[in-house]
Amino acid sequence: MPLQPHELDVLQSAPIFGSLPDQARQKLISTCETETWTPGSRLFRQGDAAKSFFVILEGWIKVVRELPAGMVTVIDVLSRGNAVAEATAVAGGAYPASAETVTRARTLRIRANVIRTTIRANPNVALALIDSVANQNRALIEDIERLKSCRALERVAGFIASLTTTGEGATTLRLPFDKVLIAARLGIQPESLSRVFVQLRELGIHVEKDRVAIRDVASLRSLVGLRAGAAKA
Amino acid sequence: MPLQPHELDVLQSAPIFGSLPDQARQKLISTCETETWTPGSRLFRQGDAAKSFFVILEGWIKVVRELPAGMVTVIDVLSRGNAVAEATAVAGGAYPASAETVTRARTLRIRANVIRTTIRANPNVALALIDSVANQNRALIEDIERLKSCRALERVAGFIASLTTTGEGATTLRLPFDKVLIAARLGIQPESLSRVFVQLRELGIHVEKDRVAIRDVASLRSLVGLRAGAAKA
DNA sequence: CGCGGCGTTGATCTCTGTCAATACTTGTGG
DNA sequence: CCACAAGTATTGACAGAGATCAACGCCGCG
Repeated sequence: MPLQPHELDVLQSAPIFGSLPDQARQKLISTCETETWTPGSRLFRQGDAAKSFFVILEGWIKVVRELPAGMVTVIDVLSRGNAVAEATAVAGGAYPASAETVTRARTLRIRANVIRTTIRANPNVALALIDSVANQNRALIEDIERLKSCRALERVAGFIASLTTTGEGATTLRLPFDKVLIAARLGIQPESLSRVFVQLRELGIHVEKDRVAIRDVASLRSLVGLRAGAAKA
Repeated sequence: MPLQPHELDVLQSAPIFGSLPDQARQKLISTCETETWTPGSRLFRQGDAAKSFFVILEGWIKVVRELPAGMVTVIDVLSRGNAVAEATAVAGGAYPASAETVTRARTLRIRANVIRTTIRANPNVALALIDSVANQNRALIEDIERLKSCRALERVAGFIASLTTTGEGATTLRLPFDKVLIAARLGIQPESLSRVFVQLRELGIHVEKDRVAIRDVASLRSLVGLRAGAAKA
């Protein structure tokens, strides 16, 4: 299936192409193929030679890291507009993690040698890419911060808060994927997630199936990062 | 103090300049200043506009993330040859974390507009930079994996294992910085680190002051990532 | 219809954080 | 040069968060 018109819109507003002039973006895209994936497909496997990276056109894709022993850790769950493994593909080593579709998904595949050639011809592409990677880096740092200094309830609160752009007052939203995956994404067990949802009920956040009703977004945000002992510099 | 000869060697083997021809590297370096820092100095503060990045010539520098409430999380501790905040500086947003010297330190400061100009003139600089950031990304991903799926003992074992290049057999090494900082780096409390060291004693790893004696490196490495319940894909 | 995965709840256990006490080290100032 | 203060390190006792184990209802799907 070729690139759909609305998918072009997705690419236009994709962070990785954000600072790129229309012409350069279109030229690059025109050399790429789209792919359609069924749920549970592997885009690539940790350790494989990174010859491509992907931009998600549609669907949800999880990035997972696998230990030799077989344990799997969810690093991130991405969707429409996000790039996957862009830095690694350009750098050219092995993928540091695997990527697997959670839902049906569509992606644009960008080959490493194509992007490298493009960079050499137009350094602005490199700047766009670095911008994208810097953002990814920030996201990873924030995850580490939350893992190190927030407890389960705070991490869940932060996750829910990140799902809405509403500034204050009441709002409702839907959980973007199932609770097993949410739990893995947040680094807790599904049972613990259930219990946290119960605790959140008393704080004005009601979760029913995949529906979340929030009494006051501002108070939700204030939950994040409030701990008893604040370490010193 | 100008750039010292042995510091030039450091830069030559710095990952961020790794894939760069000598001439390009020297040209870039010649436009930069070095700085000398006393212990506890701030290179930059989280939220500041990122106008420079740094390459460490000497000493240890910690990257910390600060929550509004005042809590501080150690993201990473870097030393000679490492670059700090390179992606952010090029992208041009706000620093996502602060950087602070742990020891006396020397750095090369590379200004954002200089590196951007250099990239436009020589796209290979961009590729070197992306390579560096991809590695940093991998390191962050591995940290997240360890935080999510390893317990304190395994994280400490992994940390010690990362300090040696020895393949197998016995070896000794020194802890690179104090135990409070090691604990923070690993996301545990100093008290817990002490107890883990005691447990490790029975596994052939003896820690005395900053000296670590390892009976068998291979068995140390095998400690990392072995957990009871291995999750399925 | 029955199976398998999801989700919840309960009981228990274990790890690690917290609090407290103490020894050791280091650096500063009298 | 010694005394004292502050930071580092270790150990013990305890508490609490979350993992683990188990059981069960629910739903979608072959």
